[in-house]
Amino acid sequence: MQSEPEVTVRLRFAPSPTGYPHLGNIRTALFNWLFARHHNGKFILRIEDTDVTRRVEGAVETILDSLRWLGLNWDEGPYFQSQRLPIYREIVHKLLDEGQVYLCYCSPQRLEKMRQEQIKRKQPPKYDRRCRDLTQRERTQLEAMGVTPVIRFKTPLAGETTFLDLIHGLVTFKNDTLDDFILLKSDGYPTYHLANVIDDHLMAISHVLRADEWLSSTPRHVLLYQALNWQAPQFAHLPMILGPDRAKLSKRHGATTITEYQKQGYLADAMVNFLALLGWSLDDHTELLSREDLIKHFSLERVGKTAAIFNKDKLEWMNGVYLRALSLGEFVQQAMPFLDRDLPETVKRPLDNDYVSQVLSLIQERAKTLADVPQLASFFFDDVQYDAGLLLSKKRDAKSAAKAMTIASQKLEEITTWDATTIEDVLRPLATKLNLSTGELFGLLRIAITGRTAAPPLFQTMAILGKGKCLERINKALQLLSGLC
RNA sequence: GCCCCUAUCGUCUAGAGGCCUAGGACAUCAGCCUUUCAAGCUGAAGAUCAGGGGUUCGAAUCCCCUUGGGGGCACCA
Repeated sequence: MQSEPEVTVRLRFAPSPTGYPHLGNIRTALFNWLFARHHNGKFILRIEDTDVTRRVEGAVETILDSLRWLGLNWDEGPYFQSQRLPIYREIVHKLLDEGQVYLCYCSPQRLEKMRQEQIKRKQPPKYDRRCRDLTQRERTQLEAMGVTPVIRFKTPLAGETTFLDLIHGLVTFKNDTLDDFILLKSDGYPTYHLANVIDDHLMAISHVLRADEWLSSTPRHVLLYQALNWQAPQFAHLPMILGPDRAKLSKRHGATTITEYQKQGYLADAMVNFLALLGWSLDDHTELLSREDLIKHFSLERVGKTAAIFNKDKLEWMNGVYLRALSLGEFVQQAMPFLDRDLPETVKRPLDNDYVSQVLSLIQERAKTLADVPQLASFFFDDVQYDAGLLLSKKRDAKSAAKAMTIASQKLEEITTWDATTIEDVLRPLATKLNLSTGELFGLLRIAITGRTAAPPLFQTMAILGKGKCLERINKALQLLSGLC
């Protein structure tokens, strides 16, 4: 027996509710989830709401909705850091007693000015440690002036900090390039650095999978773990997802909130599959992987190091693949809300499930997203509207078009069994008789019936639409044609 | 300015010294199928593996430098 139960694997997704989650955030969540599930571990959700000023209304709900939509179920949480303030304070005060941190009374204004000057002198902007060695007297004085201090970490002045990143390997930072970062803000809230270290330890997180942007703050965290005499978790910094302009994804360039993709008609499974392939791959040819496949095969060794620009075309393609793989029943179920939402108000609700099902059997392989469905299927529900000129072509003047349609109409009228085969049996020979190519005749009818030049197969369309509607529309086309004669 | 990460087709990627005259996918183009569209199938084009030095019998793969890209340097996460 060499397989031990890996009960110690505990991963967390720790978003901050300062905005709505985008592709990059969720990709991080997905990798954490996949890693946890692969190792039969736990996936924990923690909300890092320690910035009161940047809190965004509804962000937490959107985060939860996003995870639920994609099926990234969590085992614990959500924990809220704002509810754990006493824990952070207690620990940071212990550090204060030990002299590993110190009170800093510098005003934000002074710090800002200091930074400006450093930048002007082409120096790296770093806190100048003015308060690091204050005497008790000086402290009392400042305190008396009513200055609320922050607590800073006493970063070692020399030496270096090295840690093993599971994706990047060993990474080393010289300690003198780090400054004395703030642990506790003057409003009593911890900074990210403090809270994430404490919580990851207290929540027994075994692996921290987060975006690459955190790599440079990891030495601070490592130093903190050392100061607290705690064992640091394993780190793995994931490649970032960049916008089309190659810059970090942000609201600025329309970093779409993940739930927006749901509204745009993407399937959760397709999204998960697609996201998994942004920075991870199974081999040199597998593109389509089910959730189970992903869990089974996911590993950090196969996570890449280079940032990726997300390719919407490929997402669309993949969504189409997933859409087509659905059973008709599932497709109907998924598409129904979109029909409800986007079909013109004049279309009677509720939509008839049977009819919708027939219609969608023709739409399914033509839709790339569920949001395409109403538009692709609209003529099945609503009257057709088109430019009469469409009925004409180089080889087809108004007169011959009218003639063709009149005869077609008569022939169709005679049909008693209204199904696709019968309709085809009637119309196909008619083309020859009228000395038209099948394309010509069917194209003409297609416009009359659907109002467009590109539509699902004509005979099936007509069969579903029903005899009455078809004849009615041919009639309408005839009227339009008479106006052109 | 300093620090860190990184570098294979337009994009996502395979490649862990010889299997690579670099493979797959999306997108693009062409053909087939066909009543249009879509789907499907076939094929094409597309990467001097950023550049330059090494190491080696042999490098996309290892090392160094340069360059490019990204990230970080807040009482934001």
